[in-house]
Amino acid sequence: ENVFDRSRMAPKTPIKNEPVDLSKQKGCTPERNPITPVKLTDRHQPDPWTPTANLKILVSAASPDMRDREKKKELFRPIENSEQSDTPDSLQYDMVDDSTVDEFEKQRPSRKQKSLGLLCQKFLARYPSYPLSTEKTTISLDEVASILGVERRRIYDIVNVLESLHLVSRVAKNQYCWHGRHNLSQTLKTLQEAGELQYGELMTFQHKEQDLEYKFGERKKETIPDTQDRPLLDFSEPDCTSASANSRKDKSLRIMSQKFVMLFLVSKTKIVTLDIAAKILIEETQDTVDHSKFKTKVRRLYDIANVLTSLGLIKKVHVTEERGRKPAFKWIGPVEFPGKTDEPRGNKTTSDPLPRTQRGVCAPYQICATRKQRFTRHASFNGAQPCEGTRRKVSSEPNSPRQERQDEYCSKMINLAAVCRQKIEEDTRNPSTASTLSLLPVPGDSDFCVNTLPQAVFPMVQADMPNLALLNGVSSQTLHPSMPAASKTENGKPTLLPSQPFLYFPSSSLFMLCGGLQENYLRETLPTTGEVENRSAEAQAAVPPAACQKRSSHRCTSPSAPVDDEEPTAKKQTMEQSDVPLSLVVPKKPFESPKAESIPGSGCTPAVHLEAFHLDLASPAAPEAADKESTKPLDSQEQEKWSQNKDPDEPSPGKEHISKENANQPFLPQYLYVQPTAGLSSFNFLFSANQAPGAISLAASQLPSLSVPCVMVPSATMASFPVVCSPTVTGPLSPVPDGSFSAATSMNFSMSGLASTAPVFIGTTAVFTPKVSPTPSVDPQQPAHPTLHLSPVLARSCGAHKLDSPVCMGHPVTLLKLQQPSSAPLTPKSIRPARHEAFFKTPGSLGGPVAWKKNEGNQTRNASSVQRRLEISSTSPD
DNA sequence: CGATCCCGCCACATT
DNA sequence: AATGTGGCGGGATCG
Repeated sequence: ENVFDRSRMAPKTPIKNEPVDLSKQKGCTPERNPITPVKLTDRHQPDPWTPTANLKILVSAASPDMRDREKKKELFRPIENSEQSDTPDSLQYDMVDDSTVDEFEKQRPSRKQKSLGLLCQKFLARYPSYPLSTEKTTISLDEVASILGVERRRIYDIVNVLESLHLVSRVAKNQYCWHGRHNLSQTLKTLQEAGELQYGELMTFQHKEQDLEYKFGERKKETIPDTQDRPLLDFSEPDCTSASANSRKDKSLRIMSQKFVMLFLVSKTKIVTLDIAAKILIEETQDTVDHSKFKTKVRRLYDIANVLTSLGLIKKVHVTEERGRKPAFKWIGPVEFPGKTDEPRGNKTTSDPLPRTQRGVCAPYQICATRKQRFTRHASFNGAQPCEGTRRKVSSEPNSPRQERQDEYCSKMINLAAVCRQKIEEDTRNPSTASTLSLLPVPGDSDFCVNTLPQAVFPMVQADMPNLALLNGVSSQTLHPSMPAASKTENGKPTLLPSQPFLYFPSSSLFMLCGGLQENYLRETLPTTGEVENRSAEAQAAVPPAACQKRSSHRCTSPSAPVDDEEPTAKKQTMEQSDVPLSLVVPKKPFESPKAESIPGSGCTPAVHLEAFHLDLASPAAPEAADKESTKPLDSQEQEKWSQNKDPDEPSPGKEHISKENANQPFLPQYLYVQPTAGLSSFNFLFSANQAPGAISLAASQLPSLSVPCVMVPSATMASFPVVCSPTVTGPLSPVPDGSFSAATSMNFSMSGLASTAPVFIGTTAVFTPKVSPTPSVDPQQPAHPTLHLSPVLARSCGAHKLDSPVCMGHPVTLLKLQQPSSAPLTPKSIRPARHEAFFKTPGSLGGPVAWKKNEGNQTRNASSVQRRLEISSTSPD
């Protein structure tokens, strides 16, 4: 009876669940019902915001139950398949049915059923991941709360996290605007950049982390009103409007969420344990480190993690450490972000390339800017395309310049170098591998844990992977930035590559890094790596499994250590940081190897796959596979954008994906490592021997000498690019702290050949892979944008385009359209020469900036190999 | 028993 | 003052 009363009393809350709740609630405090819920509900009614609201009211009037059902139905339906399956949501189903509703009650939803993660999935199910730009979806908190049958408080938890990632923005009082994932990659990119800045150092040493953190933390805590801090951290603030700035604690949840994400992005392993994250966050905050505080922080992190898990960005894993196993989360979202800003760049004008640093720096700001813009939008937002618009705006804005510059920069680099950019991805394994390997076992557990739940909702996430294809940076980029690293391709690729211009890095290992961005990427990549690796592995397997192994064994092993070197600078740092500090373990998945068919073509194929996947993804169903591969359509656009901007950075690649994560071979020994830093000019590559030795003949030969583990792979690619490994180069690297490794491993290549020869990697890839072209089709995957967004697709296809244009690199990413634009023209020739040199040096020189810093700590990692991808593009013409 | 994390009190912010 | 937000942590569940 009581229950009923309540329900009546507080119909509001109960909404959907009432029945359920009742049963549950019985025990619960009756009191509260009235408390919270009431208002909302009440309010609700009174204010018909939307038609829906009215309906609700009516319904409720008619019968609360009905109302609930309906709501549920709506929500759930989408969800049903994916999510609910887990738990018996009889509710949902039942609900749908209606009468049955009561039944579900019975089940008693156990705690799990009421979990924030599940709730979040339901929430997300209600909105399209990639809403058409035109449509704007406003979210009424009250409404949603009632529909989902939860208290509003819970909705805040979800929304705050989503807001931190810009998936939603607050428009007004109970109103949020749904943006979907269109901007996700950009947001992540920004966070990555910001994270590097903030935590990069830390990363270096985790120990140090604290220090760094403080900095940040202080800001927050301090309540620094100022913009700066926040910007980075909080984008979301809606309006921050003014004064508000100070507001309450600054919404720690949002900030925490962003920071938490940053940690993943910065982590080379992509795995972050809760305790570490909590410590870091606390530090920032700097509060006392009380145990209680720690505890609270962890709780909050769980809240955040649940939401991120639902988004498919992370998954739970367990890291085994010395002490034992610890709960941790692994980033399974896109590692790289092509990000491009959207479109605009088609032309490139480049201004100049900015140094990475700037970029990095800028990034945060940009974010801010972005944010602002968004806000603006929000306000108006109902307009269409918030996202894109925003970005664009951004680009237009002051900030944007950076990107452009970057792009340009990239392109230049590309040109110069010829190419390359790359991303790095993985390495993780390597690096970690070495050390980690042992760990791996543990990881296994974690891996297992994976969740995919979210994925269903968002396929995108998974997409990360990458791929293989990557190879070319471009291609990859084009493909998806999202993907982590496409690069993984691994060995096989080379073969394929031959024709291609790019370089292919065999296993994911290789990457080129270009510019500062890359750094980030690297990191990102690295983390990703794990997955990537798998993929790579797969790929490898597919292609030349044997080879792969061999590599691994050969070079890998040994190389691995050396490899690290490569990374040394940037990566290592990263790695170390991540690893150490984070104590990440990298788990990896088994390799499965499936093979990756794609592998061979690695680049190409992968690409294709990707496309396919994407497509799949697009489809709701998109199953796992999709996930894996996943690429996310969405991203594509973004990616493109990014790519433009970043090209360098992004490599994205391609990834390919492959499905399998498994495959991980662990390491691919070879890599090319390029330091990003250098930016255009310099590149570092690591190659693993295995790979392509042949391909790269040059390289190979050189390499050998080097003894570096690395190898360049792609024959074809290589061919196109002459890569040279110059020990010397190494030297430059060495400067870096990590240098040691690098020295060993890393090599510098001059791309001269590349540049010249290669027309852009991208292009090549594209070329080869017609698939790419299909890519467009891929777009389909992306549900939302298909129409508009074709471009993204294009972007992928871009690769091909890129080919055309020498420059490609930067742009490739962008869209087809854009691609060539600017970059090519600009730099290429003139620069190259210089660049080459620079290029080689770069690593050292360049890298210096950020990445290097990080290095400090690195040493540790040596072992691991790093892999990175490079994206290389060559510009052909010159 | 530790890991998770739901629940909702309650403070601060905003209206 | 009412209501919106969201920090926070007790304590229930899960594994």
